[in-house]
Amino acid sequence: MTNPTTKMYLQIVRELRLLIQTENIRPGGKLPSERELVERLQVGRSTVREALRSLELLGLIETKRGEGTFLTDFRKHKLVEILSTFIIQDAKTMKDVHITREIHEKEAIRIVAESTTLNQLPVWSSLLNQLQEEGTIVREDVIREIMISTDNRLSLKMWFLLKQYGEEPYQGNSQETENELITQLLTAITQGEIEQAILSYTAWTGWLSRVQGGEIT
Amino acid sequence: MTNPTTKMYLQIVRELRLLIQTENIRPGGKLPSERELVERLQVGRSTVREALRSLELLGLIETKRGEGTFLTDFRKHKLVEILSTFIIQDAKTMKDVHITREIHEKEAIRIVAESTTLNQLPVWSSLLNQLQEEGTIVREDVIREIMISTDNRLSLKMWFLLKQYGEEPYQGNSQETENELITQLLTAITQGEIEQAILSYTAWTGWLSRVQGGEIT
DNA sequence: TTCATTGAGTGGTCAGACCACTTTGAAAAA
DNA sequence: TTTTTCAAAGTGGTCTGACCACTCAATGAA
Repeated sequence: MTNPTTKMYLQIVRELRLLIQTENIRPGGKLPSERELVERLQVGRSTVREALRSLELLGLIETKRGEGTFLTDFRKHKLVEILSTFIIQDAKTMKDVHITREIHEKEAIRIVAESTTLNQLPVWSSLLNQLQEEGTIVREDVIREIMISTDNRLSLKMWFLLKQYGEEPYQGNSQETENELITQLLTAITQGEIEQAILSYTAWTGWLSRVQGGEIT
Repeated sequence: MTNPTTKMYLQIVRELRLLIQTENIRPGGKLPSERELVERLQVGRSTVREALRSLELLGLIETKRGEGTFLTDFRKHKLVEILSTFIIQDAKTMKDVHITREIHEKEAIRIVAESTTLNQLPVWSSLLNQLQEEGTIVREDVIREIMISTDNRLSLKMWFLLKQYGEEPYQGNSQETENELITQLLTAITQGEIEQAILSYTAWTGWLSRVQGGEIT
């Protein structure tokens, strides 16, 4: 096998998908035994097992010692199909990182705005004051305060890493527009207006990414 | 191996996480070679490889023939670090894991319900049909379809890992109540009623987080 | 110094061997 | 006959050892 374009066990993952289709194996149905797959696919048993273990960790199949391997009780043909394609391509990651970071930010805003305890924290006024007095504020600082307030360290950590990766250069042009949107966001939070806060955030963020030329497909 | 509580390769996945943590292996860093792992963990090489293959399919590690095995660089979806640093399983952490998973789930629901393309996918009807015919459905299967539909692979991976990590038995409401809520959720999605979908979701699965440990600490 | 080569290290794959467990069917017992 | 017992076949779980293909760096020759 010189310069294997695709690793063997991935090949087998595909073969299995095909096999499931052509033989119309239903969710909960039984797959051929490992030894039979070895014969049919003409590969070693360990290779077959590597493919099966991956699928098992993904929750696509279940194995029962002494019985066999089964399709997880659900109609997954769709899942398998999607997985096979999502294993290959890898150019969309940037977009995913960006979107995922926004997921965490938006949810944090919702949580803060919704909680009467959190949306009354003095930090929001402080930020507004700072914006008034200094005429500028760093986006990251605002969001960080919001993320911290929710007290979810895991989400905070994820956000931090996502931000680090995204590492989009901050451009402080059109200061007035940005200040206006930040003010809207913070005000909405303190008044518990969840949807308004999200709208402001979206406008702010969307505006930012547009400025940064990050047009997303 | 009598009555293996957990399969060996899953054990190794855990060992690897520990190893990554204790040895502070950074994203992009190199893991011990397969043969070294065999010695250190006292298992067969094929078992080690089964664990590695599953992690590779998840995109957590990369292998390069002739070079070694590496933690996937974060510029390509590296939440390994997140999880490795989050091995600590104190109560707060588990709660964070739970909440964070819900963040991803809720946002996915929003995205799907909002998109006229996504909320018209035939899969929702299929799920409803299955629920009708079989009278039951697995929570995870429904959520997984939703997560996949959003086509955010990073979020999908995070969700998957969070799910594995949380690994909490779901003791839901009565079957009828649950079926009703699922139907509500799926119906709301197909009709593009975002807030209704979120409400159904919260009612369906959110009560658990409310019950365990009170609102936000 | 520069370049070519070789050998050690590493992942990829295969074959065969046991083990533990489940199912099944034939023999033994009733 | 019917019921019980249990041994064999089938299956996943794991280990061992053997090659192969590839990468890299040390070695040695030009």
